[in-house]
Amino acid sequence: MNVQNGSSAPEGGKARRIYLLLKDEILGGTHAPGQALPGELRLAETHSVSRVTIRRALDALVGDGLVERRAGSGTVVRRPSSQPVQLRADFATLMPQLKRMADETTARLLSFAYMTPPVMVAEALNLGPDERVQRAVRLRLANDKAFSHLTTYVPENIAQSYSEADLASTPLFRLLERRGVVVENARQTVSAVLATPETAEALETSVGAALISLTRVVYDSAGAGIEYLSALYRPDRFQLEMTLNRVGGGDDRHWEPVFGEEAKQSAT
Amino acid sequence: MNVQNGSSAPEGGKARRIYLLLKDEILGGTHAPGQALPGELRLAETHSVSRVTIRRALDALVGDGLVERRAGSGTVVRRPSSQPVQLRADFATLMPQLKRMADETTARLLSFAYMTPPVMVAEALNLGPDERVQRAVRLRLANDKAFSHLTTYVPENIAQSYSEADLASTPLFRLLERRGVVVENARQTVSAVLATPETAEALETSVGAALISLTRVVYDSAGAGIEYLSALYRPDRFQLEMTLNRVGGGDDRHWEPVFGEEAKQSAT
DNA sequence: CCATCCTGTATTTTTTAAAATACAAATTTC
DNA sequence: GAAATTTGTATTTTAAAAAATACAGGATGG
Repeated sequence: MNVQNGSSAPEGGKARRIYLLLKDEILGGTHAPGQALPGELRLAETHSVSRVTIRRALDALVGDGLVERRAGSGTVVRRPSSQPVQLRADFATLMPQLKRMADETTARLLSFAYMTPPVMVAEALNLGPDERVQRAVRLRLANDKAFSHLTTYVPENIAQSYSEADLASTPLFRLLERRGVVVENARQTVSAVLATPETAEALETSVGAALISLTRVVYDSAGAGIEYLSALYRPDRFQLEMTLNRVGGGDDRHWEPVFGEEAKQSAT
Repeated sequence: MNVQNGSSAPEGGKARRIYLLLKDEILGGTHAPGQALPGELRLAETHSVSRVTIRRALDALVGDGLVERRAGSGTVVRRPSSQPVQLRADFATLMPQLKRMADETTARLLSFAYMTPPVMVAEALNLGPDERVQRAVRLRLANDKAFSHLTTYVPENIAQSYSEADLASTPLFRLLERRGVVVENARQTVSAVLATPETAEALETSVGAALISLTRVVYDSAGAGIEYLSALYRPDRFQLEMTLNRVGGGDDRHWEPVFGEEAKQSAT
């Protein structure tokens, strides 16, 4: 049973693995639209499986509308039918952009509770053994399509200085700064993770798909942790970009990130 | 037989999927060292499989030395035995860092050839239909452990202005600038992809594992493409970081990336 | 037009994975 | 120390996936 994504990829096996792989490559641009995929026999050899298995994987891709098969000719990557709805965010200006983005996208609260934090979070925020946190899980959508899964942890004592309603209307940092908290600096880490059953469901993707992971820890002027954010992004719907300029002269010529307005022309 | 990583995860099935998932979560910090994993029964329910299947996945993790099982007690994440050899690169200063990194790490050339470029590359570099490129695939190691898989494309006419030996000793951009090419700016995109059979083998990881993907296109002052770089990183051995500071006052208070020396104190 | 290379389709067999079950043994909790 | 929970082990059954194979039919290139 277990119909998940419209696609009929086999539940667990090699076919599924290959399906995910090919899908990943197609969405990632390894196989450009209009371009023919390697032949089934070729793929079978590359992945060390039988043609039947490759076939099952390709069937699933056809089901997703990602490829078109022409008997005798080959299997070609379909041009994205409608929306190359790629949201882009400039990495160097990530935070302000996210604020701007909040206006153009929708958020859905998936869960909200106070709890004892995961070890990871407690360490990052320098919390005592008994301190509790507020955890909120949000889903962010653009055009009714989920592209980001956000989990935020805020120490209980800080979280209580605002209400859920406040949060809906005003960015967290403004709220905090009004209450006298001095937001000082933040550390971000970008990585890659696999979609779990929960995150896959929320983001309408498959378990085992690759997701962009961004972790951010925000500190106040005293070095105490204020917020721990774990964000997951679907790479086909969201991308982190940045522009660098080569500046200086002679031996001092080097790269420098561009931020602010100049970076916003994200034309291809 | 296909022995891949020391681990004995089943080739294709659900057990493997769960193995990859748990591994990903452990390395990603979801389950901190010393912490107990959910019980086998609990995991079985979460992933909608039988305990036997969960067991197979856990067996593989034990084989990797990632977890320890204690009968009656539970399965706990092992403290990384030796090296938390996490290479870190500050994103805002990525390019200079990469240069610096080149000194502290080893590179191995996997392949080197002239060819007609993939569609993706041709488009990004604005190449004519008949223009060829030099493609080089490199593996970068730190402490004899591969952490990055690099594929670079350089238009043939540019590539011919230097030799392979030049490349080994001098950064590409220095070489080019000496030859009069004016390197102007670059655009970077960060994403996440799955490890294919080839990349998995090179990076000594499993097919289907999540990798950080960084794509960079470098342009000269005329807007012509100079280099197309596709880099894949093992998230457990390499991380992209950046620090942001909250600056300004009043309504103008906003975030700004930190770069240069200040960002280098990557103390936890 | 013929050779070749591709996908489409079908069937059978084999292998592998997963599930269901039952019970033992270690550990923790109360 | 009894109960509950957890991992360890083993066996059997069931189901699913993969492989092997064969051939038809469309497309392409000489």
